[in-house]
This record gives sequence, structure tokens and C-alpha cells, in this order.
Amino acid sequence: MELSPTAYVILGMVSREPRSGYEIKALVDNSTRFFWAASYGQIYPELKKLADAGLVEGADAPTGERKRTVYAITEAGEAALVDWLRQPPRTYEMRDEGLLKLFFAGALRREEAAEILRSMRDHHSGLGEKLRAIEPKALEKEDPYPLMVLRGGIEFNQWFAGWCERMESQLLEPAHEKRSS
Amino acid sequence: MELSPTAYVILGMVSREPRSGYEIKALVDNSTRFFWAASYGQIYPELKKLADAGLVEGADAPTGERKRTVYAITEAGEAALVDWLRQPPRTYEMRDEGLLKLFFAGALRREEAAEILRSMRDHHSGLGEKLRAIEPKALEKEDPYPLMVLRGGIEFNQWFAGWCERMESQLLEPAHEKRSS
DNA sequence: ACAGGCATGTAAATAGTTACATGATTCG
DNA sequence: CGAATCATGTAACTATTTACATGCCTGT
Repeated sequence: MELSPTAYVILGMVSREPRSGYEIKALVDNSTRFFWAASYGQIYPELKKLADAGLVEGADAPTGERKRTVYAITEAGEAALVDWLRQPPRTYEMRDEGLLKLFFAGALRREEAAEILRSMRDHHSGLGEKLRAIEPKALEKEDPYPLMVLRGGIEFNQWFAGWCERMESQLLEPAHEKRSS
Repeated sequence: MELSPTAYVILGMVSREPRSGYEIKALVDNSTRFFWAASYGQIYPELKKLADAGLVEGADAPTGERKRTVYAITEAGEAALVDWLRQPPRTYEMRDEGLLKLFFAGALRREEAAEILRSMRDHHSGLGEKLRAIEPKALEKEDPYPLMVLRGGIEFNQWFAGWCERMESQLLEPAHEKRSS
């Protein structure tokens, strides 16, 4: 049976220690969400599927009266996870409405086009800040890969914000030819 | 009525001159696809919706016996497009299976983790090449924005490939501490 | 008492891909 | 003639988001 990358996010999240769906969501939001997001609407049904497939196992772990199920990875699950990790990645997608608008910005005035770039810059520098705020937590862990990815995310957002800034000033420079040629 | 960004891609693509669904697909594949893709399954139904909404107008333009419909933007369509361009972008999404695998690479041997980075690097440098191959065409046009976005895409892929390379060597360096600290 | 966080889940809608069917035209 | 490309479309599926419903627990 073919699992989606989202299924492997979940599998990966429970592979270190058992977690509830709620915890998985919180973990995703604080780590993988900038390159792979997941909502409750995916997580809970997916956990059931994974349990049916024998890749995770649910156990009741209530907090007082509040019922709670934590899922642990099984041996089959670990094998499936490692097997997936060894296959070359296939999905690389981006949906960036800012770049899309910039692409069609010929229909706008120059200052309005620059405004798109400013929005994009704000977005990416904001995201960079958020990721930087997470860094100390990642630094404590012994696993170096989440930290590597996090730092990649920080660098990426900085690079992107810088590009936006450069393009913005290029656009607004008083000495403006149509093409640098 | 609220249109999806994909609807605006189509609107934007017919805004310069009338195009068939087939041509729109080809255009998207040669320009916006790296930050906003669209398939026939979206394009044809969306063209109908846009026509119903009065934002584009279809006209028969057969090639010999082969029927063909080209869609032109209407005044209402142009107004809608410009109006959308002036709103701040909202959608910034990424789905990168490579980063995801790297995130969980603690379950692999070091060389296997490096292999993920090599895959990613190949992917991004390949994409960069493809975009560079398109550049001459974009350079001919008078509209500077598609060129700006294209060059952004080239830079982005180069940056990403470079990051992968750096991380790969960091991982394989013989003088390896667990954390640089 | 009330807010906020913990916790689970689902229904409905939207988005998007893939695969297929059909047929014309063009070029070698 | 056969392959590639032009051209349109849809059905089925997969993926994903959003919004909602429900209720417990903790801290102020």
C-alpha cells in the first residue's frame, strides 16, 4: 500500500515516542509546517489508516476524565518509514501567490508592483523570525537533522527577503532603464 | 464571487491576447509552473466558470476542421485582474519531500542522509538549468516582470542547490563533531 | 467563573492530479 | 504511414482546508 508523504510525517512524529493526534499537530506546526503542513482533518483519519495498516498502535492514555489516545510506531511502521526515507524524494511543490502577482505586475504602476515585493518581503522576514525563535529548542536536541532543516528554512527566508528587497529597489531606482541589457 | 489564484493565472494568461486552453497550459508549463502549476483538469472547467462570470469570452477559432476556442479577457475581467493584483498575496505554500526526509534522517546512516541532499541538489540544479534555458525567450519580451520572476527562480534554485551541497559536505566531513557548538 | 489550552473528531467544500477518450493536423 | 503535437474535455480519485461540535482540565 502506497502512503502519502503526509502519512510519513505522522509516522515520523510518533517514531521517537508515542504521541496523541493533538501533539502531532502541535509538533508539525512548530517544525515541518513551513515545508509540509498538516491539519487535524488529515491527521486523525490518517492515524486510523496507519493503525489499520499495522504501522502504528493506539493506546488509551487519558488525562483524568479526558480521554486521550497516544499512538506508537510498530516495527512494521519503522521499517516502512526507513524504507520511504531511502527512496529519492518526488514531491517538490510551491504555490506562491506573491510571485504570481509579480509575474502579472505589468498591468500595474511601478509603485504598486514594488508594493507586492514589500508584502513578500514582510512575509518572508516574518517567517524567518518565527523560525529563529524556534532555533534554541532545536539546539537542545541531540538529533542534528531537524536543526539543519530549521536553519535551512531561516536561510531560505532571509535569502528570499533579500531578493525582494533588491528587486524592490531595482524597481524604484530613479535611474531606471527598461532593461539593464 | 471569490476566484482562486489559479483562476487569476488563467485570466492573466489571456489578458495580453486571446488563447486556447491548450495554449494556456503550455504557457503555464513554460513560465509560472515552478511557483504555480495548473493542469487541464483545472484549466478547462475554470475557463467555463470565468466565461459564465463574464470575465472572459470564448470565440471559435478552428484550425481547419479541428475545432478550437480562444478566450479573450473582457473589461470586467481586466478590472478583476487588476483588483486582485492590488490585494496583498495570501498563499505561500511549499511541499518539499526532500526537506521532510532530511528532517527524519536521524533514522538513517550518515551517507544515506547525504544521499537525500544529493537528490535535492540534483533536482534544484536541474530545475535551475531548465529555467535558464527559458531566459532568452523572456529577454525578448518588453514586459520586465516575467523576466524578473524567472531570474528569481534561477537564483532560488541555485541558492537551494548550493545549500544542499554545503550541508552534504558538512555531513561527510571527516572532522565531524556532533554539533559545531 | 471564565479564558485558554487540551483533545478528538467529522462534514462539506475546495483544490488538484491522473488517466483516459476522442479526434485533427503536421512533419518526416 | 506513423509519431508527435494540437486540441478539448471529463471522471475518478486524492489531498487538503475550514469550520464546526463536543467536552475536560488548568490557571487566574
